[in-house]
Amino acid sequence: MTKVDRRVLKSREAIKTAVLELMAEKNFDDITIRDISDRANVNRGTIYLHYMDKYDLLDKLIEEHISNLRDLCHSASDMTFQEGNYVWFEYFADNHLFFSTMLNTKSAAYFRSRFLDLVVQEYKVEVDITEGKNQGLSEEVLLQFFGAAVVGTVEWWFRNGMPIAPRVIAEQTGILLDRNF
Amino acid sequence: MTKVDRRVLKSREAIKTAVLELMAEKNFDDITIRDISDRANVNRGTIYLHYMDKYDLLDKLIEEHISNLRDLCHSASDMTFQEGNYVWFEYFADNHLFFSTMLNTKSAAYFRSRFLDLVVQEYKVEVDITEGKNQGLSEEVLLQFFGAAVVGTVEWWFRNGMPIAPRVIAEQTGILLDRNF
DNA sequence: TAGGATGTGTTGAGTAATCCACACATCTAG
DNA sequence: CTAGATGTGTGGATTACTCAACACATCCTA
Repeated sequence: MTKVDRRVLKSREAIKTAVLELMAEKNFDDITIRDISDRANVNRGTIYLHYMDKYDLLDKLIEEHISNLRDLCHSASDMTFQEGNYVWFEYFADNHLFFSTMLNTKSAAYFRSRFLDLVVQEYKVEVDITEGKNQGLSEEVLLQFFGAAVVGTVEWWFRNGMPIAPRVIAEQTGILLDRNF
Repeated sequence: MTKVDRRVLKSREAIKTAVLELMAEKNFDDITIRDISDRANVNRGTIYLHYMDKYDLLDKLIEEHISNLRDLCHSASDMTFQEGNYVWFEYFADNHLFFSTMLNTKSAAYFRSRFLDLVVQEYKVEVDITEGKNQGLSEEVLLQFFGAAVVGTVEWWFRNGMPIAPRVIAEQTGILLDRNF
């Protein structure tokens, strides 16, 4: 991990936060590059030093979090769903601005599907339809079923302002998953 | 007013906020330049681009606010004490990090006297001992008396976490001043 | 008392960000 | 339709910041 100049970290952070704040206020398509640079208190040109355009910016933002979640998944591969979920929900809470924006605004349906893909993909390693309680079921159905369940639960959680502690919701969804996989 | 590069504004802002946060945590003498640069997320050398040392930094910080208060005073010279006080207490509230730090920490007695000087100096224009209710009184005593009163009230206000709205405390101290000057 | 750790203030080279300007696109109102 | 306003993406010159290194001071402790 080669060191990154603190100036680029600060610029990127300011830009990403700005875009999230703006997305909470209006539709993504209505956000201009100048809006973002103003909010981030950064020169307009600086945005182009890091991103092609605002769509590239949104992509990179989403991809970064998806990637982090995947890493968390793999570093927690030996845990139960309960324990693993706890790590995820902690991450959700730490980045609530991103997730609540992404799961609340209608324009961010793209993120929802990227997120669902990740969940299904990661659960695929865990599921076993050759024996046990899921013998005879379709793997695809099983994954889509519980993938949608988890994503929907996370959505609900953010839509309602994270009404219960990360640890608690992680535990409860973990119980449901451990019971079924 | 020549335009200042947005980078210097951001650096100065980060440095000033950092020093105030640190002063709320420990004695000024125990704060190192490295503490400040770490907290401000700025290179250590950057601090020396703007300030001679940490004492110069504190001086400039104080001087800036004293100067702003003086400007507010003069732009409100045609108001009653009530109205003028409101402008001041609004400024206090907007910069509560600075004032509550400066008036709470014991190491900042210097600011208190700079502040008192300003108040006395500005009230000097308003007071009239040649006629009216204050005829025969010593101007110096009068100024020190009500200067200390106002500074002490502001201190109390911050020490107790700004328990009443700026508008209200401004009004009440304004009544007391209008009644006496 | 010697030496390791930590802080200070300064230097120089390199780089990211700034600012301003440009050409061009889109949109809206008169 | 045209003119003005607003947004986009790019360019070049300049500047502020970064990073690593230095010599020196102070402090603590073994």
